[in-house]
This record gives sequence, structure tokens and C-alpha cells, in this order.
Amino acid sequence: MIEFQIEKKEQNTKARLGKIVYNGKVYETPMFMPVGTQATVKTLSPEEVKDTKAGIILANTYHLWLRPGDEIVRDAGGLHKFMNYDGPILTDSGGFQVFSLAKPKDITEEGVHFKNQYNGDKLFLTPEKSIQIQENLGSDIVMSFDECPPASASYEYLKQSVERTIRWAKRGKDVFKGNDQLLFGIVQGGAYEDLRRMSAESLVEIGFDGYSIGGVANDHESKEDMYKAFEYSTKYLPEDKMRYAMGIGEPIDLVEGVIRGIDLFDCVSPTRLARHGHALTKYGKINLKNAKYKTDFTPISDSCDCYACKHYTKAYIKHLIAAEETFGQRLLSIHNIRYLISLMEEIREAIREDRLLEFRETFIEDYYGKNIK
RNA sequence: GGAGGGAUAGCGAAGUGGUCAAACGCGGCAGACUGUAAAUCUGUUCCUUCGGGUUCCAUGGUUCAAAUCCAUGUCCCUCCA
Repeated sequence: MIEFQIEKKEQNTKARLGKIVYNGKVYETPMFMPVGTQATVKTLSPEEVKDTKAGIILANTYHLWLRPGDEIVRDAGGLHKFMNYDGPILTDSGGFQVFSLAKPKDITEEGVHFKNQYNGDKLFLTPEKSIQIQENLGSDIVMSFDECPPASASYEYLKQSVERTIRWAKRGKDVFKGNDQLLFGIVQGGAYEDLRRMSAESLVEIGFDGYSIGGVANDHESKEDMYKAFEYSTKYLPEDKMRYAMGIGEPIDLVEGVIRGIDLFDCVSPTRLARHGHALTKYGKINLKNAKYKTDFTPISDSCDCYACKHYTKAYIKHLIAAEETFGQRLLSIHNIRYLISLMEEIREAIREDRLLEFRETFIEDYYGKNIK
């Protein structure tokens, strides 16, 4: 069972330093959580995941429901045992798949109709079903089933979607057993303060163990709108509960999110970028596929303490990526995850010393270059 | 020795008189990726001072027009002896 408490609030921003206690181990927040949709952080072993100092990792209800099936995971002894990960696990509800897979006409008050992407079977996911699957999976943090509409959806659509997501959250809460699991509600509402407020306040009234902020960074909306969504959500959420910005993982967004009072982030980007040959560094994102790295016999980052930077050069990793060797993807995944987690370490340090705003300035200067804002 | 079939951009391979600077794939060079339908997707890939210039093994020819037709040569492959 996860316990959470706030340790310190930053003086100049909404940032909070917190700690999660899980099985006797302490994990600090704000935290970045790597994504392992199919009960694996792509290309990494659980030991490698832990070496990045990751705490919570994600898995996905929708994907594991289809394959191998939540009952198989339950019979295997639950996700932790099945995938050999003893750290905390959070499961997403399938809500994001409503956004990426379902069409508006598939979404009804009762639930969402999907087509099984593997065999075309008709599927029907409901708020109750999502909770039941997540209970079978045995994750530590369970997400309410939400509709995740694109940020560009009309105000009218967002409004009725937010209202339905609140009803879905209530239905999920009503069937949730709460045995050794926490349940989060998901705040939606685009960049509209009144919708975010209504969403947050209604969820708080129902009462959850933590609150997620959804519907961000899914539609190429502006950064400004994304940050508004953070701000308008955390503003109406209780101080003593975790706030989780779903799907957020661009380095600057982590900084801006923390400043607006967010504790948890997850994102596929470190592993996906890795598989596509990109490395995150203090001085911006680099593309190791570029010819200029052919003879660059230095590590991705001199200051990085990850396994890839300690033992391998850019030239070698570039070669592996070009040759489509999975070891290259693995080294870059290790590095990128470690990069985001160490960024969070620096952020926590800045909160501790009440210098988060200064940290943001230096971060932007380093990451985007002095000439770019 | 005889009989066929070939030679097209870095590679493989379409095209067999004009709409061809030449499909497509690979490779190359870049770009995108934010709760993973994603080891995926997009652009570009003869030269150029952006007007144009020079290409389809070589040379010569036919034609208003040739990668495409004809002649000769060179090289490669297959089969028969």
C-alpha cells in the first residue's frame, strides 16, 4: 500500500516536495514514472529500470486486458510477480485508448466500444470493467476510466465529456474495493478554467486517493494551454493528495508542471525517442542517427551516471541504432529515463532550496540554448 | 564452338518512341514523436549561380523527338556442345 505525504512546499511557486512510502521503501516526489504499457518498460529489464532510480512505473489496462488477459495476470500472482517488478505500479484505465483508438460514436454513457486491434473482436469497456481489470492486475494505483478528448474539442463537447467522466469516476469508485490499492480520479476540461474547476471539485466531492490531470499534450495544443490546464486543475485540488499529470514528459513541461503543483508525471517519450535514436541531454535533444556522431567517441553526456554513459560512446550507439540492434535502443532507453529521473532529482533539490524559478531559467538556457528565449 | 538473355541513378529493379531527370524498394541525408495501434511516420536523395545543364554500357545512325528503334563494339549471365 502506498502512503503519501508532503514534506515541503516551495516558497515562490506551487511546487511541493513529497514522499511516497511503499513496502518500507521511500520514493521522493515530484517524480517521473517510466511507462511499461505491456507490463514491460520497452527493451529494459526490471533491474535496468531500477538502476535508473525509477520508482513507480506504469502499465496499461486496455493492453493487458486484450493480451495476455487480466485474469491470467491475476492467476500469475498479479503484475508485480508476473513482470518481476517489486516497486510501485500504476495502471492507466484505458482512458487514453478512448482517445487514440475509439471514434466519438463509439463512446456512450454506459461505456466505450472498441475493436480488438489484434483480431477485430468487438469489445466494450466500462468504468466498472476498467476497475475490475485493474484489480485483477493488482497495481498499486488505479486510474478511473475517463474520456480523454482532444484539446481542440469544442467547449460544448468538452463540457459534456467532463460531466460524463465525472459520472464514470463515481461509478468506478462505487465498485472499487480498495484492497491495497489507491484510486485516482482524472480531471479533464481542456484549457477552460470553469471546466477544470467543475471537474476537480466534483471529483474531490466523490473523494479519491489522488488526482490526475488528463487531456493534456494530446493534440498539439500550445504550451500555454497545457500549463493553464495544470494550473486550473491543481488550483482546485486538495494539498494533501498526489497530483499526476498524465502523459507529460518533455523536460520543460516537467519543470513547468512542478511549478504548478504537480507531483507525478509519466511519458512514453524517453523510451520512444530512444527507439528512434534520440538522446535527451542537458543541452537539448540530440539525434544519434545524424552523420556527425559517426566518429564521436565520447559518451552522450559526461556528467550522466547511467550505464550507457559510463560504458559506451555516441559513435557506438549510433552504429547500433543504424544497424537496428536492440542493444542500442536499450542503451538509449536507459539513458533517457535516467535523464528525466535525474532532472527530477535536480528539481527536488531546487524545491528544497526554494530556487525553482532560478532553476527554470538555467534549465531553459542550457536546454534550448542561450539564443532561444 | 552454338543458341539465347542482359547492361537504367550508391545498390536492387520498373520503364521498351514524346506525358522520363526516369516508378518502386533498399541504402544515404534530415525531420517528427508527450496517460505506446509507434523498432513508427514524414520529407529529401544526378549537377546547378535555380535561368538551366548533363544522364539510362560505348560509339555511330534513324526520327521533329530515343533509356526505348537500327548497326558495330565491350562486358555479364543461362543453356547446349
